[in-house]
Parts: sequence; structure tokens; C-alpha cells
Amino acid sequence: MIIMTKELAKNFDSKEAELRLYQLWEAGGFFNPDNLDLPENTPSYTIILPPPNITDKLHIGHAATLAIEDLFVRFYRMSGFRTLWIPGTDHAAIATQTAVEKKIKREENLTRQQLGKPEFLKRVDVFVKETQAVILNQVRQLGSSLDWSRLAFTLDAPRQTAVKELFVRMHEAGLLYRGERIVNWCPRCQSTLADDEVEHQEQQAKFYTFRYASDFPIVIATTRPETKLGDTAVAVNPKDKRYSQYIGQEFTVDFCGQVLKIKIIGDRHVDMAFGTGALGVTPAHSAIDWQMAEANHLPIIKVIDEQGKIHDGFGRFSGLSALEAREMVVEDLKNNNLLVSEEDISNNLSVCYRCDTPIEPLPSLQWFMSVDTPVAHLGGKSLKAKALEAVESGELEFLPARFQKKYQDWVINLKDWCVSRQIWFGHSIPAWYKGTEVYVGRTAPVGDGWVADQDTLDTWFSSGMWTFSTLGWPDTFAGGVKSGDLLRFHPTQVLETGYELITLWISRMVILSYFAVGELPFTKTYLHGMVLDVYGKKMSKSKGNGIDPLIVGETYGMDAVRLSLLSGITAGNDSKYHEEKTAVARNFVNKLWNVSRFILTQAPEPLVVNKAELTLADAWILSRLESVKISVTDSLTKYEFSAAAEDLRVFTWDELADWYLESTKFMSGQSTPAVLRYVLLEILKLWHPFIPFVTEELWQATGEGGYLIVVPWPKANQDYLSTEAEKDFAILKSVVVAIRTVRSENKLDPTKKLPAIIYTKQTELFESVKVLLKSLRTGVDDITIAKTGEAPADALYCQTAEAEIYLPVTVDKTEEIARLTKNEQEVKAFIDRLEKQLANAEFVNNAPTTVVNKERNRLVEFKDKQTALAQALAKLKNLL
RNA sequence: GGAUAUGUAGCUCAGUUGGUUAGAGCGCACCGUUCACAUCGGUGAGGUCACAGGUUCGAAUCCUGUCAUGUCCACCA
Repeated sequence: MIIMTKELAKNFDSKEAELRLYQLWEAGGFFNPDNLDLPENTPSYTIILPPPNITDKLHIGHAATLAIEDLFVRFYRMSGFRTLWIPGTDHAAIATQTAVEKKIKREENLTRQQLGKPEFLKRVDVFVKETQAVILNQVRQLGSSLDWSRLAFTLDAPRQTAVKELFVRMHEAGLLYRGERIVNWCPRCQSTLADDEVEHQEQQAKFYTFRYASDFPIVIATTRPETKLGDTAVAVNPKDKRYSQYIGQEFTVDFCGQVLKIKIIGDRHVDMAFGTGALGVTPAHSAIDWQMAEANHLPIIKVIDEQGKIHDGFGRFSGLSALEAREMVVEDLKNNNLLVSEEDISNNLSVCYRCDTPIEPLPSLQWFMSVDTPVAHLGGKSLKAKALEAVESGELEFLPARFQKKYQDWVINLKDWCVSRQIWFGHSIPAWYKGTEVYVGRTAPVGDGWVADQDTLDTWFSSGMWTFSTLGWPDTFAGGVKSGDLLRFHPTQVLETGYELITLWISRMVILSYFAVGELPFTKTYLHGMVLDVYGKKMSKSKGNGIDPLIVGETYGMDAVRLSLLSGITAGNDSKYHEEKTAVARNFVNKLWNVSRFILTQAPEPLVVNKAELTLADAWILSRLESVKISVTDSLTKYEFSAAAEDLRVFTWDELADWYLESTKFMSGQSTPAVLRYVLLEILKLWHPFIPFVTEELWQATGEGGYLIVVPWPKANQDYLSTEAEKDFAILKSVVVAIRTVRSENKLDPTKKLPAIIYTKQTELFESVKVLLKSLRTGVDDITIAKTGEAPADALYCQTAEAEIYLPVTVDKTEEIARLTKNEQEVKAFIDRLEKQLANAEFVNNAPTTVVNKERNRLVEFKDKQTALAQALAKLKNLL
């Protein structure tokens, strides 16, 4: 066999290598587990890529997600699992529609209504294809080992079929119903929003305190006087003595020219201390008021319409915007002397999370998913009950564990989910209407006069199905039995995503998977923190503080980008991103490259380690390698990848490069080249999940054959573990460091060679590493080793736990004296401080134990200082 | 208002169930470069582990409180 080792360049050319290597892996079919010849009983390891929204290209946060997941996937693939990582993108209904609307407005100054639905959807389609291509290309460039043969889109044909099917089945099970409820309405998007799609912005508002009419007994307060046109009651706390006498009474008032019938009701939710302690109930425009209205059978009067304008039937107010109407109402109140006060308060304004338009709560006919209805095939339990059971039974695990509480709190308060949206882009709802008749089915009903539902589904409906809709459901679940991909890969092993998606996404996946497949979508969730900018602020397009991972990658290489995003982070905690981090990671990649380059010149061909021929350094590095394998594998299994990277970095840079490689330059045994090569091959494997490109490139250079991406994960060789070797080498290191330090402290000329006298009990060990003691930048030659002996007259002295070292040399004593004098002064200052503290100690006498403990500690320190002082003085005398 | 997290070196962060002298990287100071790597090597300085109590033989770590910062949820009628 002839092994050709490529001559390696001085630095890794990441730009040249990345695309070539990715194509190599893809052509090799390694991303698709079906191509790997795995035994039938091989356990699966499945991850779904959280499908990025196709609204925009990827940012550094996405890169972090991809780096983390690719790390998991590569680790498990090498560990022999049937590993599948499914790629996809999310149509992000409302977000995409908004993005395209803005684009059309900007470029053509047209609204979607002006374009019309068919034309608008065509534009969306073009937009989707463009951004999708950009995103998927970015994902590839980061080296993500995704199985592209299973690429999915939340709105492609298979997903449309699946969504339709699930909707029909849930409707049949009585879980989907249509009803009029107060919804969050965005007048700009012209659509409902889920509760968690509503954001709150602090703002200054006017808080008006007033009476409906002069003959009305109760004063109420509001920030939105215009909605009071629809009031049907005033609610007070039943315990409130000011108002309890009125409860049950009904008043007819003339409010700004509108006749209102106001009933006084008692409700314990009313806060007596807020405002006037009385609340005008507007059932149509407040969720809480709606509930009160239902409880008290109050009529509902709609004031504001879907455009944010006042409905017909309100006289001069009709047709005005809410704000215009508000001003007029206030004016009216003032004129009629009904306004008691007007004060500035700060309150939270609810706005649309996509367009920041203030949302308008109003009643609307929508589709809802019931979370409380018992489901027959789930043992009569509701979706909510199952979602809770998942964590209470411990079946669904959160990492970090604290997020379990967040999930639970949210599920406990879960209300029926409004799944319909009045936007154009998205999954259509498989429902048809004829008069009051409603038909839900896979295809349109036969007969004339049926009108298809014009709404679309909440985007989380389709992303909630992601674990099984990407695995062939419903076809792979015929007859309620899993088959094919679904059988092999579901439930997935871990869901890796940001903690902000616990409620929006994770909970929905749990619910929908239970209903559709009868099992959890995954058993573990790993939640990463957000990548923030240098100042700890969220990155966003509007702030312009976003970072494009590919641009950083151009400069430093994708391996460096990945490694910098994987280092120094912990689960669930945000991290700040500095470009310097990537530069540091690039330096490491360069170090690994050069370590490899050096080793491959020493050992260009496969060699066999012979344990009988090992030098101390050989035995030491082998033992350290095996320990590192164990700790790294353990950390990765526990998803503690930053710790694993840190262990590997220390091993590679400090132990391998700085100590072992240096030592082999001066002391090489028969097996040293074999050891060098073995260590290199093993660390390439260990590093591969973190920095796949450079490690694969180096693997190819070793001539070992095959592809690192599918090389088996290293197992620890217990035979190489040696506490003896680790201990002995540690002794050597400590002596070398001690000599270097004492020379540096005394500012000796580094090129000046000195003799050394070493007194140690371990003479044999020291004799055997004499050459290293001389060579490893100690500037020492002619070493005398003895068990005991006299201290030379003029010599630098240092010691370690195992040895006393003298370097005979004449040094300039003035510097030494200065240092000792400084030491003396420090000790004196300390004694002064201590005396003061002891003098003032009385006032803390109420905590005697602590004082005693503290004083004890201080005395120990004091004793040490005194010893140091005595030594310093003794030396000072000698010098003088 | 509720929940949750964070506070460790100038900066970014580790610190695994409480256990020797609290660590790393960057930055800084000094020294060094023909010999794998200046994207490098060596040495060093730099810490009241936010603050105050408590538990313990022993606390960065556990408990209580205070302060500061961040995030999420709810509400503001």
C-alpha cells in the first residue's frame, strides 16, 4: 500500500476547503441514515431542525442553533446511532405576509388589497422561493449535516395534506369548533392574533374619570372613553361599601347622545383601590368584560369594527376612527360637566408583534381548538391534561430543568386556542359554509351554494405538527399504527431550540403529537439562550446590530464561527457575541492545523504503538488522552458541550502542543511517532463535531482512508490509563516551570546557560528526564541530581513538592533587597490593619461564632505573614 | 403585580452534588522568533466571588434579606 500524504499549507484555507468538503459528504450520502449500512436494531437519534422563517436570511442566532444541533448529530452519528436531522423552512404566515406587504408598499406603493388575492399570493410565492434559496444555502455553508432528501416546507403539498387531515380529525373528535369570542384584532393585518402574538408597549395615556350622566350615581374611569358607547353594566366589588347598595339596580342614561342601559353588577375581580373602584363594562371590547357579560347575561354592543372605526348606529360618532371618537366623547363630557378629572398615567398598550399596530379586542367568529374536551383515544383525557401529564410523569424533560415550571405554568393557564387567521398566506381551513350550515372535510362538499372558508390557519398549527408531518404522517400512521419513517424516527430524541419558543411552539407540538400519533414528539428539550450583541442587547433588523455569520465566516472560517458559538455558553443562558471570540476560535483552528502538520511530518504513515517502548512523555500523553476521551464523551452525553470543548482545548493546546510536542523534540522513543499519530487521529475524531471542516481535511491528509464524518467515535483504551505516568510527568512539569519562573523573576538573560543542582528523593525519575529538564526552555545545562546536599553559597533557589533546585549564579543584590523591603512593608501594613480590625471587633459581638471563626482565619494568615516576615528579614540580613 | 435568571479579574465567561492556594480566554507588563504555528512561545501583575446576615469543622456554591441588571407572563378597567 502506498500512502500519499499531501503537503499541508502553513495555514488552513477554509474558504477553499469548505464547499469542497461539504460536497464530498453530501455525495457520499452520509447525511441520510438510509445510506449507511446499519444493523436493523440500531437505535435512532432524530432531531428536527426548528424550521427558520423564510422572512429573512439567517443571523448569528440561527448559526448557533445549527452549530449546536450539528454537534449533537455528528456526535451521535459517529457513536453509531441511526442519526437523522431533518431540514425545513417555515412559511411563517403572518410574518411573511407582512414582509411582502411592506416590500410591495415600498417598491410599488401598492397595498395587498389593491393587488388582489391571486396576484398577491403570486408575489409571496416569488419572495418565498428567493429567500428560501438564500437560507438553505446559508445552512449548507455552515456545514450542517442535514438529510436533504427529507427537506420539508411547512406549506408544501405533503404538509398541506397533513394539516388538512389533522384539522378534519380534530373536528371529528369535537376539538375544533367555531364561535364568537373576544379576539385580539390587528386592524392593519386585518387578522386575529393569538395571545402570545400580542406584545405590550409602555406608553403615556390619559386616564379619564367621569360620569355617564349627571343622574348616574357612580363615577368610573377609563383610558378609552369611546368604547363606553358600548357599556352595558358597571361592575363593582361586592365588598365595596361605597357601591354595594346599587348592585342589581338598572339605570338608563344618556351618554353623549346615546341611550345606554346600565346594570350594576358585583364582581370580585374588581380592584377597589384602582381608579374609582367601579368599572364600566364594555363586553364587546375587553376580554374580562366579555366574561362578566357572559356570567351576568348582559347584552353585547359592538362599538368598533374591524377597520378600527365606530360602527353604524352611533350617530355622529359612526365612521370615525377610535381616536377621533375618543376626542369627541371627552369634549362632550367636558361640555356637560361630567368629566371629574383627567390625569396622565403610563400604561401598557397592546400591539401586534409583527407590525406594532395597536390591537383592538373585539368579538369575532373564529375557529378554536378546545384544550379541555376529553379525547377518546387519549384515555378520555383532554389535550391540556396530556400536556401536563407529560412533564409531571417525567417523560418530557427540560434542560435546563427550570424551564419545566415555565411550561407547566403556561399549560395550566391555557385557554382554547384561536387557530384561524384572516390573512391570505397560509394553510386554508378545510371548511365550507352554506347559510348556517358548516361542512368540514378533506374535499369540498357536493351540491351548490357552498362557500369555502376564506381564512387561513395560525402558522403554529403547521409547525406544531413538524415532528410527524416531516415523517410521512398520515400515510405512515395508517390504521393507527406507525410504519416507515414514523416508526423508525418518532418520537425524536431531543428538541433543540430557544427558550422563547416553549409556549409558542413546544407546547403546541406536544399537544398535536399526542392527538395525531398518541405519543410525545420528543422526550428531551435542550433550550439555548439568545445570542446578544456586544452590549447585551437583542439583535434585530431595525436596530441594525445583527451579524451575518457568513460574513464573519469569510474572514475566520466556518469552523471558527461554529466553535466560537459553542464555547463558553451554558444551557438557557444568553450570551454576548464579540467578533474577537471568533478570532480566538480561528487561532485554535490554526493551532490544531499546525499540530497536525508537525505530527504528520514525524509520522506520515500508520504505525503501531508498542507499550513496552514508551517514554515517560509518551505514557503521559496517552494516559491524558484516554482521560480526555472519557470526560468529553461524558460531557457530550449530558449536553454539556462547552465543557467538552474546554477540556479538549486544554488537552490539545496546553498538554499536547506545549508539553508533549515540545518534549518529543528532545526525547523521542521507538514508539513516539506511533503515539504522535495515534493521539492526532483520536483528537481529530473528538474535535470533529465542533469543527467538522478542518478535522475532515486533516483526516484526509493522514491517509487513513474513509471519511471522518462516519468514523466510529473513540472509545477509551483503559490499557493506556496510567496514574503513575501522569504523576511523574507532573513532577517534571513543576520543576521545569519552577526553573523558568525563578529565572524570569530574576531577569536572567534567557540565553545564558546555568548549571543546576537538584535535591530530590526521586533521583531515578529525574535522571531519566534529565534531557528534558535541560531542554524545555529552562536554560539549564550540567544538572547534578542528588538525594540531599548543601545549599551553594550564591544561587537562585526554587522548590517544588518533590525537589529543591539551586541555580548557582551571582545576582545583583540591590534588586533583591528592594523586593524584600517591599515584602517587609506589606507585612507591617497588614499587621496594622489586623490590629485595627481586632480593636473594632466588639460591635459585632452579637455573632460570636462568626467573629471567632473569622479571627481564627485571620490569625492563621497572620501567622503566615509573620513567618514570611521573619524569612524576609533573615534573608535581608544575609544580603547586607 | 407574579415568575425566572444573572451579578466571579479591565472585558467575555467557566466553576459538575459545599472541601487544598477561586480558573480560562482576551486585554495588559516584561522577555523571546531560522528549528509545526507571531493566527506563536515563556513569565508575571490583576479577585472583599454585588452587599448584609444565617447554617456548617468548612460557603463563590446552601438558606434569608437588600441592591443592581435582564427576560417572560399578567394587569392596568
